[in-house]
Amino acid sequence: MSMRVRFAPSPTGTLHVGSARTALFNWLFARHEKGQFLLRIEDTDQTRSKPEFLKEILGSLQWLGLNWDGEIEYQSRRLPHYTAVADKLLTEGLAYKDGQAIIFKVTPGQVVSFEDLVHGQVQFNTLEIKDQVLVKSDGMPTYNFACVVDDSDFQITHVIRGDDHISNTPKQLLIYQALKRNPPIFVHIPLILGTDRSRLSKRHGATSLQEYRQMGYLPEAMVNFLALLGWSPGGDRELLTLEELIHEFDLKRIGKTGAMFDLTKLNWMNNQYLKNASLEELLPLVEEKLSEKDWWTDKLEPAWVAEVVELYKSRVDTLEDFCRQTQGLFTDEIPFDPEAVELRLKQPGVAGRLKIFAEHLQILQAWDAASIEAACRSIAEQLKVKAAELIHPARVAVTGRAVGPSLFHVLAVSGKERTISRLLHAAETLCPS
RNA sequence: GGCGCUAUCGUCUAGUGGCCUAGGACGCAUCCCUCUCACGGAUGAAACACGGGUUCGAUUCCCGUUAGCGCUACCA
Repeated sequence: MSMRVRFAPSPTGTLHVGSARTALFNWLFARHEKGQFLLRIEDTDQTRSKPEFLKEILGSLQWLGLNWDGEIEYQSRRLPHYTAVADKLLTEGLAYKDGQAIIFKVTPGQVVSFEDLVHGQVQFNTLEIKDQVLVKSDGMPTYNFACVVDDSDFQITHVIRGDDHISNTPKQLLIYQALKRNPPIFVHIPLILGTDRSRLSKRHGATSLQEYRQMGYLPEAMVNFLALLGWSPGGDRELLTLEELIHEFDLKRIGKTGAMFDLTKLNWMNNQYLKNASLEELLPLVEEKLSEKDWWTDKLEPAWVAEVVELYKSRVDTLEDFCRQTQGLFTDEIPFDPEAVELRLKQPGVAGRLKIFAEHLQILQAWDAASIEAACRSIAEQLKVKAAELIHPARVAVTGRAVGPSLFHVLAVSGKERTISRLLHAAETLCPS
């Protein structure tokens, strides 16, 4: 039998990293099993559902590369199905009316159990479960009811969802029973936690995929990171491509414990992907980022931008971080770090050295890293100072920061005119007289 | 409160009774590379919540305690 799973977001907010991980697990399972991954929109909350959220959710899924099979189903378009099923339950005496609402009767003292693929046997007593609203007074089905009808109608074989749904499961099982339909296999995956170990939410920081995308995380890194939250391929593997994830994915290897969302590790992973990404992939993303900031002009040579990217990609976590570090290259503003200025520029003798450095660079014929380095080292020798005494102040003068790539390469991409004027400007305005 | 789920380094995890003096990764520390930072390389500190069982032997199985989280809506 072919496996069928679904991802069923409700368009009442943007795509949360927890939901994205649920979608990813469903998708990986479907692709691994060569089954189907369906998309269902649970838009029965008329006041909270918004088209812009739907658009954002679909966009985020596509960004991650989680393509779905077939047409998207909308619960709001299946209203007659739900009411028909509820009416049937009504005539069979398994449900009753309360005003316009239809309520499902729960017989107390019954034990409901199911075999969860990650938790094993789970049991509930119906004593703990109240009668369940199936259809609300406004004619809309409730979550638990619509979910059962749809999963059953669309022959979903595995329901893979967050642990927070575990106590919904007996309620749904009771409905399956009343409907005389076979329930799917349930797979409850552990929640993604914030730094205080409670369920990840807005107060922990960015929670929507959209935000991570905007910060300049790569979708491959995000997928890899999310896949390893609550699942592991076994062994020591950490960096896996989408193909490898599909190949390795196995529901049996899903863990039982909640996983903290560790931004530090995500940053490391994104750096790894950034570092290994091809220019073909990176350049369009960088260009997009620069445009957003109005740092992009037609005068920028793609080859030059590529040089800058090469120079910085191993030392940035995100594209946003890339912009922070390269602001001095793309704009005329130098983001001076006060500590760097204090440490490297506000020191005796620095002004004179920077001026001499600038003068020598002025008469330099070629403008490449090797020539600049040769000039720098020969000046240092004449001045009888270490090259570092020239390098460090110059880096702060030109980039505003004490840290960054090789100075000679930075100066090479900065351009001759700009380098010299910045060196002189720093010597005159920032150094002690 | 009731019900449910969970419990290995700070974090993500490997581990399914002896291979564990518990492995990897992030982070941290030190060192190498070096003009700084990052990358890369090397080394180090760092965990089986607690108490009972079961067993020749428990991180691994069972029970309890504790703690954390989740659910307890005519939200999904």
